[in-house]
Amino acid sequence: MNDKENFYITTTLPYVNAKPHIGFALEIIQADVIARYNRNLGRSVIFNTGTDEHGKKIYEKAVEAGKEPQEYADEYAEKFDALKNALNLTYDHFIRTTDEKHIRAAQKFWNICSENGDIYKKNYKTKYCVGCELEITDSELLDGKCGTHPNREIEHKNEENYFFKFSRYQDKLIELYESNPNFVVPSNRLLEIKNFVESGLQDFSISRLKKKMPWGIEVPGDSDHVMYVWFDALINYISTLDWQDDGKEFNEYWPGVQVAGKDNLRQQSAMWQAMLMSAGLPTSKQVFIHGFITSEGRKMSKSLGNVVDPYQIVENYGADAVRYYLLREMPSHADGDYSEKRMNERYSELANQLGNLVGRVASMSNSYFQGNLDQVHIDFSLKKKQLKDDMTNYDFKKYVDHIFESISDANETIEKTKPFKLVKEDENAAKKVLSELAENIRFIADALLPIIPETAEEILRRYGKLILVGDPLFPKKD
RNA sequence: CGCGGGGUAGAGCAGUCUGGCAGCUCGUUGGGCUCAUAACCCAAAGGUCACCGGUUCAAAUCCGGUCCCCGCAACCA
Repeated sequence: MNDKENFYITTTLPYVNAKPHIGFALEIIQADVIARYNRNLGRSVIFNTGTDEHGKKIYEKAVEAGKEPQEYADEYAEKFDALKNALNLTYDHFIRTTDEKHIRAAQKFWNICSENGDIYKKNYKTKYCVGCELEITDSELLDGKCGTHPNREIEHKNEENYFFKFSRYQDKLIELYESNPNFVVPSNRLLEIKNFVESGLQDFSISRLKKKMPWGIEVPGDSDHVMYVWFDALINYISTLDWQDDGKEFNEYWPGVQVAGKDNLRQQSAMWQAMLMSAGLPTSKQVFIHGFITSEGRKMSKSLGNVVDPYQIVENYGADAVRYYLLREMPSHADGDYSEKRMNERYSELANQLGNLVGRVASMSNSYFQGNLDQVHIDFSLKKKQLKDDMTNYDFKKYVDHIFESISDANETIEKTKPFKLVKEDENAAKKVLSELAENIRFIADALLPIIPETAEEILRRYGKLILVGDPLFPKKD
């Protein structure tokens, strides 16, 4: 990887049928860390997120609320975009699937796939439960009956749909995975998707009858159909770069890295890749898959009342502490848990180890040397290499662990050298110790810039040429 | 026998590929220190490595089986 190359990263687009979820907060924070890290390396970065706004669920929610779907989607898009301030995010693209340019991109994409012979019309059997008055899917069936209405028979209906020739891309997808062992991170997810593709692919439906569900992008040349929301939504990754207009950003930044949850593995690393192949476009550079968050040890659900609201915890602890928690407490490649108790403990950890270190060194430097220390050079190349590896593996937890090793070392050094005593015996020696500590703190703050940007910047501000004393970085909570 | 992941100290995890004293962070307990946000440093306690069996001088690790949890199981965003 060239340090000066352009870098593109995107989250999945959250579906706007509910408020922002802590799980999406995790995803977008991880993407933000990657974006910030790459920017700090000197790369030019595009960081994309946005909202997925079409489909049946949105349509139904809007009707329920007595609103136009667009009006409903507008309100939710705003709620999601507000995460930017709350979590201190640095995305510079926010694509909405109802944006005019995205709609044009989806239709252009459809046309190309169609011209390449990958889209065809087929009769599709739906299962319909009279009790629910809804179509139901195979996974909702229990012993061939609807779970909520087991005494009703399932009706079968025929409907004409457009299909995408997913099956045609089986070999090419396997080739993609085999020639690119880091295509999906972590590696067990690559194995999972490879097994899935090897087990045989079936073409998937990519349209819906407009008279049943009008809230979608019209299929080019067939006004009876709208695109199925998945097909439309995935295209955001390139419509946001103005692919449809042969845009400069697309030409200079695609392909990029995609961050997604484990439930999205299939869509991102197989379906979307096949779609790109069909359209004759380069496949994604890499897909990073994160885990799910449980709350107090249990799956989050409204009925348990344990749903974690990201805005609420940011209000209590601040963006940096929440970022820190999600990045260090969660295993980066697997599921993790959120609990109020752990959040408190992690906050204390920040205050006691990092906050206190910054405070005590600044205080001594000012009392003994009026904040004037010597310039010292320390070789951090080993540590930097370690951190780079962690980031390359998207192992945020290990990355933070490694930084905190340095914080621990610094606190230990103070204990061993006792500059507060040393200054009475040998002023120069004390100055040297403090100068080295200050340089270590600068390194630590620098490494923390992607993780807890606000705090890291404040530390760097205080540890300039003159060391400044300031208020506690993480004030004690009651 | 659908696919994949997981079960290791009170909590969160590493270690398993390649067998060799069971480790890290947090919490708890005891001691030390006073520069600092009752912070920091040192030490200790705490584990049948889910369970059963096998291979081996030696198993958390390899092999066979069982139980439990999670995601996916295709048109569900």
